[in-house]
Amino acid sequence: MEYDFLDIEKKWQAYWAENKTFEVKADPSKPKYYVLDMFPYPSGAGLHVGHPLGYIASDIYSRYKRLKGFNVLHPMGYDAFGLPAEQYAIQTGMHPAETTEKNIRRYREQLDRIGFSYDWSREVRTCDPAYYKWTQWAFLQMFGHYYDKDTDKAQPVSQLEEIFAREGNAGVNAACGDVEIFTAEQWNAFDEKRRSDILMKYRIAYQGETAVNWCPALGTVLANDEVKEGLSVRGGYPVEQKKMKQWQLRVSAYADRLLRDMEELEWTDSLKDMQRNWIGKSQGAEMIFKAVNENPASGAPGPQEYEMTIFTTRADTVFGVTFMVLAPESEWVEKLTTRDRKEDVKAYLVQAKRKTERERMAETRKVTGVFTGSYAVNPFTGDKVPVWISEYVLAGYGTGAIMAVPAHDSRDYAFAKQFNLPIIPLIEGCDISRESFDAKEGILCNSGFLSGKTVQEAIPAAIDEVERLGIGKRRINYRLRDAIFSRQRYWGEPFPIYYKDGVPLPVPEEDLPLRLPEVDKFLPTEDGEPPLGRAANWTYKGYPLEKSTMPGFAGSSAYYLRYMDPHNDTALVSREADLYWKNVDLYIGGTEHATGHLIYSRFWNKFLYDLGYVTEKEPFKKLVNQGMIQGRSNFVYRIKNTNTFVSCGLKEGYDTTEIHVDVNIVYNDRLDVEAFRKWRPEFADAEFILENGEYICGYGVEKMSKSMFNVVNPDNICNSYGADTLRLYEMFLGPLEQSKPWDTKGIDGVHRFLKKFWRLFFTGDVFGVSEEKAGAAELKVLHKLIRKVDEDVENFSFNTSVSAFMIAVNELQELRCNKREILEKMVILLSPYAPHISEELWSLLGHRESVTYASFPEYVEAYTIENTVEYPVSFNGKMRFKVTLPKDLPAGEVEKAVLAHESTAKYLGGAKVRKVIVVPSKIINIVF
RNA sequence: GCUCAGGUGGUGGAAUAGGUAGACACGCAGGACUUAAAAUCCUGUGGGCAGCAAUGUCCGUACGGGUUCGAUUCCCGUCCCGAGCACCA
Repeated sequence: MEYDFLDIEKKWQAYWAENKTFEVKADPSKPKYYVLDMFPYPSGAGLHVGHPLGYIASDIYSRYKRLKGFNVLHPMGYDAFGLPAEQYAIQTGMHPAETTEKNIRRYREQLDRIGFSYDWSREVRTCDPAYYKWTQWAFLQMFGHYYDKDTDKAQPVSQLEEIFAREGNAGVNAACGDVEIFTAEQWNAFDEKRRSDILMKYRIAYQGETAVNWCPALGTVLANDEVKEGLSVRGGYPVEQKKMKQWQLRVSAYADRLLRDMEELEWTDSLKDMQRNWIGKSQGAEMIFKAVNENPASGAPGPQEYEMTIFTTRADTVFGVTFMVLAPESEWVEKLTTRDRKEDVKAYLVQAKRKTERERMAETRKVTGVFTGSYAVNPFTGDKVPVWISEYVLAGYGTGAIMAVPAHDSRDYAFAKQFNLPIIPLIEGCDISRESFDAKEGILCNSGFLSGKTVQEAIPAAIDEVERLGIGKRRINYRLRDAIFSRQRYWGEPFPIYYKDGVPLPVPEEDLPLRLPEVDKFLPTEDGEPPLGRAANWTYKGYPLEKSTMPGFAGSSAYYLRYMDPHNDTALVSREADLYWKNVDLYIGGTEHATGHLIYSRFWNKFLYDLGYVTEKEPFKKLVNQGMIQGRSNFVYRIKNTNTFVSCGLKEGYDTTEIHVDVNIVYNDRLDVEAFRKWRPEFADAEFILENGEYICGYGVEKMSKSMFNVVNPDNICNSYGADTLRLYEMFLGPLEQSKPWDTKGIDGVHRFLKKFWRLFFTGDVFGVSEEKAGAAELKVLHKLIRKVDEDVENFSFNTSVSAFMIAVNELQELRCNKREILEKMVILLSPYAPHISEELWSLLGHRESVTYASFPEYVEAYTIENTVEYPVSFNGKMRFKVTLPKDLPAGEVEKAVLAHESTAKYLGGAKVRKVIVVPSKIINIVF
């Protein structure tokens, strides 16, 4: 009987759906295991062969865990809010909900063909009101809480109000914006608007004015991780800096916990590094410099004295400060500009502001700046140093002002050289004639009381002195900024916030979800308001509602919790479900979320943890990043100004243009010339210069995309080879974590393997296995395989275990093995990888239940532990082979056993042994 | 510039608490079956040299050093590719 994969796969997919084979319930009698894929954004293009890579790996792991007796939660859903659907809506007028629905249906069809073991009864969609109710709910919780640094957790704002009313805010140690100190009496006298403004600076979800990434083409602000190289990640439009009032999440309050708790996670070092980098903890000191403006441009009477605060990690270098620098956006700019410098400063600010983020980057390291006219005083030396303004100082980090030490900071050095400012070396023997000496090492000189100390000693000593003088204190700064949470877009979660006399108020929980309203167009309104400004009656109890919507990461931040209890309409996740499923044991997805989703999700989880809604500190215990599958593009070479194409091997000597050709009309780099002529009208009368009667295409590795004509659709693979072959081949392609090009031509190998495996169960056309006991050779094949596959799956080394299956089947074929004892176990072992063929064979073997829950452990245990040690054996100093001996052999016995071993005897071939040496590192050297 | 990961046949890739490099697969070449094709099966396949041949022998894991009886694996330096961050004081 032929291996009819189309029939078999259809049959078993229907069987799984009918029997709800993969639906799970919390079951305290079994250990739980939660395997999660990063849910996809359902784009209009559908899935290509690269998308399912991670899903296949997680599916194999899920099925494998089921065999081992775990209760496996393996859900799937859609990250369905987002820009592409909305952009499409703007162009076509089609409602994003409609296109999204259509795309989801297409995704589901494609996913179903690959035979995944998802529990679809738990599907979530972020754009479903029943789902986003809980996104809005979480936002309201954040709105209703502040971060208390003393208890190091989120606390209710109501508690803060009580403290303010009782004792003012002087004793409150919270993560907050700039607030003035007030007493209880003052607080009690403030009006409602004033109180609201103050509380806003404490809330974890707060509204605040900051410089944001504004993307004019998309008409919205973007978070830092949504911008790459000054362009929007979605669409690639230019982004500029703009000051705007926006909703933000106080992620920075959690910076230290996000850093600390990473230690216990089983994530790759490189991913942890990326997060560490993004959080960017740096220890240093905040220090006050007195600055005097003799003749203020504002017209105020001079001299005006100010105290300027800066942040530095190099307090040891204060003796080398020769100037100060302010960010162009700094509040000190206005205060310190003198009358005679006014025009120059103004001109500089204007041109700095006009530049987009991209332009600023294009001019990397081009030094610009302007002098304010004022001077500051070096607190250690008493010297007067000029205060400058420059773009290289960022408003958003530290205090937006720095002390410049040109001798030991390369940016300050470049600036000093440009504007001829003095440079004072502070490290003994350092050469600063060409560049600064940035390393934190060496012995200090020219540094008063710090001279003679090493840098490592001097840093704390200098800070101690600063603290003693009362001009500063130790401080830790983070690079991690609060997340901008508003988007001026339509297709996202509406904020459950309305405004009463300008005071933002929460829509009460019982009125959630606050549904996205209908609008006539998806563009901003004529007066520049977000699209929700077009909605008729976008009000709550007569008061206007917030018009921006939440960003993409809002809906994806807690979806893993919702899968645990997806139909609960009284809680995001019930206590029982949370206690049973806890958190994600294995999370598989791409690295592109390292600094976005994976930070936000961890933050979101920690916040809910503080409030007692979840019991785990971290959402994702183990994380594996699958690599990208790239496209393998094919090229043809057209001789310039002709319609003649020359085969790749002969193209030297011709002046040719390289043209992408659809990979679907190329087989093993050979062009189907007839199909090519039909492909495009302009190629209808194409001529070819062939080599050996064939047209050979060139190839290259690129991103898989429509425009490169290198997209391979998994549906086509399923049609011609079957889902089991696709699954095996995707794993066989290479290590999971590695990026690699897709090349369909290798697929025959794994397909052949499945056919061989199938044939082991048949004699001619008749299915039949032998009930005879297996021999030693057959058992050895099986045991080797069990051990290898067990090891490989646990290490996510799926590619080598596919090889192991191939070797085993080749060996069994050679042994003409058709014993049930062997083959039945092979079926179980293979079922996570190739579930359809395994189900079919399992049922042919007479089983009535699905192979999904067959018992695997009893087969494994016996063979995974081996009580042996390998001894490398060398002859006359040259390593030859290893012999395997029992573990607990006494030292003297080892030599005897080695000499008695069949491999040794064979190698020596009767030669007389003169000496056997056992070297301490377990080498056995035989001299003859 | 900083951080991380990597460089092995024609191709994808095996093998690292240091131990016979190139498993497995693709491709290619030859053969069997077939009127023919598909499918299937068998043989060969890193390079050089010697040999009719079995085989022998030398060179080979980006490059140059080092440690070691022994290095693809460990250490130092150089080159190259990839990813992330990018004036973070």
